[in-house]
Amino acid sequence: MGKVASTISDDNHAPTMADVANRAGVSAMTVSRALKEGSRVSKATREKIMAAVNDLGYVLDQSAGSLSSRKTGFVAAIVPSINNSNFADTARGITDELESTGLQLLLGYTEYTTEKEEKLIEAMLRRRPEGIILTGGAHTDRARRMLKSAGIPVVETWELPAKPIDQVVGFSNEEAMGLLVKTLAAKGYRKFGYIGGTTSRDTRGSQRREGFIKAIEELGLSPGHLVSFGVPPISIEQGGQAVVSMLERWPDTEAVLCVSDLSAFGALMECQRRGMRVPEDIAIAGFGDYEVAAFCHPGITTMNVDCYGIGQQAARRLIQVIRGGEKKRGQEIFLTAYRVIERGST
Amino acid sequence: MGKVASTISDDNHAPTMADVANRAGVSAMTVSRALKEGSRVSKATREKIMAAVNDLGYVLDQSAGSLSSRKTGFVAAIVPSINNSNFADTARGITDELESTGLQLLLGYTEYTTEKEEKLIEAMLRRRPEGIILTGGAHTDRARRMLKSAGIPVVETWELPAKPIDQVVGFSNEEAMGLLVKTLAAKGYRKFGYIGGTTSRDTRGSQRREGFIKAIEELGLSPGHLVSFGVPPISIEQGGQAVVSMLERWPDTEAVLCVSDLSAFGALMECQRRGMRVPEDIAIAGFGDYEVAAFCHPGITTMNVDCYGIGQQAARRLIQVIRGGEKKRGQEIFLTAYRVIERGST
DNA sequence: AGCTCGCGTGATATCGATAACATTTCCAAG
DNA sequence: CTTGGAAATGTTATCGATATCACGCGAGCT
Repeated sequence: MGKVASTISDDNHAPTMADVANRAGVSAMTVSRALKEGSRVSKATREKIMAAVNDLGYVLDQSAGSLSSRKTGFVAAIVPSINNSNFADTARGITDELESTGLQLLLGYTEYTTEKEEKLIEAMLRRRPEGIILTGGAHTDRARRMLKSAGIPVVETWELPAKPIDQVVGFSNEEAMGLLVKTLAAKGYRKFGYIGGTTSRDTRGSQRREGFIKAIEELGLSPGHLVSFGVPPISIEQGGQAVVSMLERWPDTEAVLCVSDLSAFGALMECQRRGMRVPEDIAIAGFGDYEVAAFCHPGITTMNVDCYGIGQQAARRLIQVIRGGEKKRGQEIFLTAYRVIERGST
Repeated sequence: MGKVASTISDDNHAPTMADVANRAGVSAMTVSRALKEGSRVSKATREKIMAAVNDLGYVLDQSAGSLSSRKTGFVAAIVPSINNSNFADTARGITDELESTGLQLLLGYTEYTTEKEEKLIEAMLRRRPEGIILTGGAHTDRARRMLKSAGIPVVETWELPAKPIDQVVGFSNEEAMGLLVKTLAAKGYRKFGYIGGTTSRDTRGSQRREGFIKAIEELGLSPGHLVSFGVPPISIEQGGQAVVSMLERWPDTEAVLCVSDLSAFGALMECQRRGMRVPEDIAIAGFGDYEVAAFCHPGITTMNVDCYGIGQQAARRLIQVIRGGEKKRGQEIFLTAYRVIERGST
């Protein structure tokens, strides 16, 4: 370098607020105020500052800001999988709801294991989110402890956990599946089968299976046939394989309920490929009301769940606590809607 | 509070590194080292520290750390939609690749508009990511300027932009669609139709359409019929509507290519609903090789794209620059594979 | 005129960690 | 017993913003 050069800069480090302040001839504090909504800065000053910001291509550094303001502007959300359109909808609901608040989403996926969830929770907490949204109520002990001592609002979604951590936005997967069984029973079906993943990992899947078993019991029917197939998430392909194994073992099955629409779709396609008529030879129902279930032929009877709404509500709850500064109101539970969608497959 | 109490704490603020240091009887710096991989701390000290960490339920605060180390540990990625399983796969590829490096993903979706993308880029840059992954090559001028002055590596994906910003991981959508046309032409089809969204927003869609038009020209066939339908992303339902409008206007169409498998699936289902035989009466092909295309009946001929690999490669490129400290090597382009998957629908 | 009040702005301390340098400890070779 | 040098640990100065308090100034009131 030579010369005296301008007071600062000249080196190529990204501009800071001080650089902007310098150029605009004000203090850094005033720049900070000018860049924040609703702070009182005179029009003239604000314009000078904005000009400087543009000239330098300055972008606010939130990591620095959140250190002193003790607000990171992050919200964490953890879902089992982002490849599942139900959870993608929930994530979208969260993001959309957060958008107007200036909060930013940190998204992670567990691949349906609580171990991965625990790691994710820790990674997220390192970023000091102001709230966190989880899927389901199954967590490791350490995860529960970390969440407790983090001192931030927690929302569990998609289920009704037996031991909620804080708030809950979800529905009873058991009841929902039960309702589906009863709807089909009312149409005359008597011999039921259920297709799901090997249990335990996907707690929602297990709950649906429980609901299936209980409903059949309540109806006084002979126990339903259960086929477990593979590790969650159960794909389209596995749905097809499962229905085959179901029909080999119990050829008299009249109606097959599946843990999700993807497996139901796989089952439907496989049956058609084998020349079976749906629903005449066998009825098929799914869960989740994925787009594919509505437009395949025949359409798949399914349980519509308000995925997007779960995300919205969960985010809204967090925002209330975060921004509204409300006291924690203990374990509040918000139930979301579900309803049976009857289509041609039953 | 009464009593003298322990030196510090007693108030309910979350514990800091200093609290841990205090409890373990060491300095904060030593705690910092103990919590970082590969730093030399004696076994005894480390154990004392870990005990203190556990007792207090301490979780490292990365926002504070990144301020002083000038490394945030963030990587940003922006995709058009997380509800599209192709992009969800890419996001998964990125996350998986980042996992071992300790980098964390900041994910956003543009809903296929460059305006939203611009806003997202700004929001992400406020977090000072160490690198950023974009979808496609269409960006607003301001977005380009922000990216330039951010001084971080940028990877554009899923396309081959005419004016790359930095690195590229993608393929030519034009060529890929051309290949699909030629494959079908080789099977004897002559009268082609194309179903896509109203152009401009989805640049990959536009490129595929261009590829379609050019390929037909090269083959010396009469110009293909084009149906534009709705705003991207084109859903299953719109695919069905589009094929109807296509067949009303040009009943002699022999093969319909769709901008994605979702619209192809919608078209297929709609044709079946109307009693048309696929592929005898009309052939249908898609793009993207979604799971549904493989398992519907008949299977949909499509273009397989290495979605997951795009994400992996993009992340890998960033990591090389970020961690390896490699110099920027200018506009390097990495081509990803694609291949035609022939199935029963053609 | 004297006083209060509110607005716009600046000065300073601080958020919680880490970089960089300083210091101490420890062990082995001479 | 030294002494050199690596390993372990401590000290201090920052990173870039914002909270907080202080200040100057003009308007409105008595």
